[in-house]
Amino acid sequence: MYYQSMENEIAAKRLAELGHITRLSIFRYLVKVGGEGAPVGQIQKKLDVPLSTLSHHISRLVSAGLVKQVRESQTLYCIPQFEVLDELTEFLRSECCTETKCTR
Amino acid sequence: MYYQSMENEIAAKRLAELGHITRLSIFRYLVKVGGEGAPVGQIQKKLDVPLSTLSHHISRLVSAGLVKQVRESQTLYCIPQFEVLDELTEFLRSECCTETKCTR
DNA sequence: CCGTTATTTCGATAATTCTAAAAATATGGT
DNA sequence: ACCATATTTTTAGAATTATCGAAATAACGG
Repeated sequence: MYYQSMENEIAAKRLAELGHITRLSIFRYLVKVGGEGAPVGQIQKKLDVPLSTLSHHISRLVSAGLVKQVRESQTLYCIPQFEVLDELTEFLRSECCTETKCTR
Repeated sequence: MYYQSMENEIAAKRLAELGHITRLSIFRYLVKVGGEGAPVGQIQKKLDVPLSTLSHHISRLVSAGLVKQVRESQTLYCIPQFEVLDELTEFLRSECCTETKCTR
């Protein structure tokens, strides 16, 4: 798989979505749970945020591509997108020191 | 209210500051330039943002600890804090899959 | 002390985001 | 069809953030 630089705008959007305490908590909980993800209701129990508020934040994470949702009958699983996270952290350093000779 | 660790708050703040297109551009430029950083005026020439706006954004990056400023007579150098960036990206994955057995 | 360069602070307006109740939608069981 | 469970959409006021011109501050040289 070849490396493709992420657009600045997309990266900013992803960082901004992670840059909210509730959304960061949601995302980190999903990362903690792992690749199977967790249902909205389970996240709600964990974080104790009103469902409408939670749903709003989850949909922002989804819109940024950081979380994917998969329905299983009544239950909606939220799955963290590890590749997107990796792409994002890579992006932050992607041109590191290209104007100097350091090797950070 | 759910428990919000200090770490979480700090990380959210840092992510939020990076999650703005102008600030992300500033930060990435500094990362690109490397450890010596760049003066405000040089960033201004590069990004073509009004100085008052630029100054505002830089001070937010500074307040998040992502950038340090060092004055050299009239010139203020902005220096990217690589350790803080590393800490931040590490934090996002720090509890990865601890509830399952995967090894991402 | 005056002029120049470098950068920040102030202030006012515009735009976006946050929160959560209430209403709506989706799915499945009886 | 009706009821229960799961989650989203709508809505609206409050709060925060963004922008940038103008005025202010800082550091230096002459």
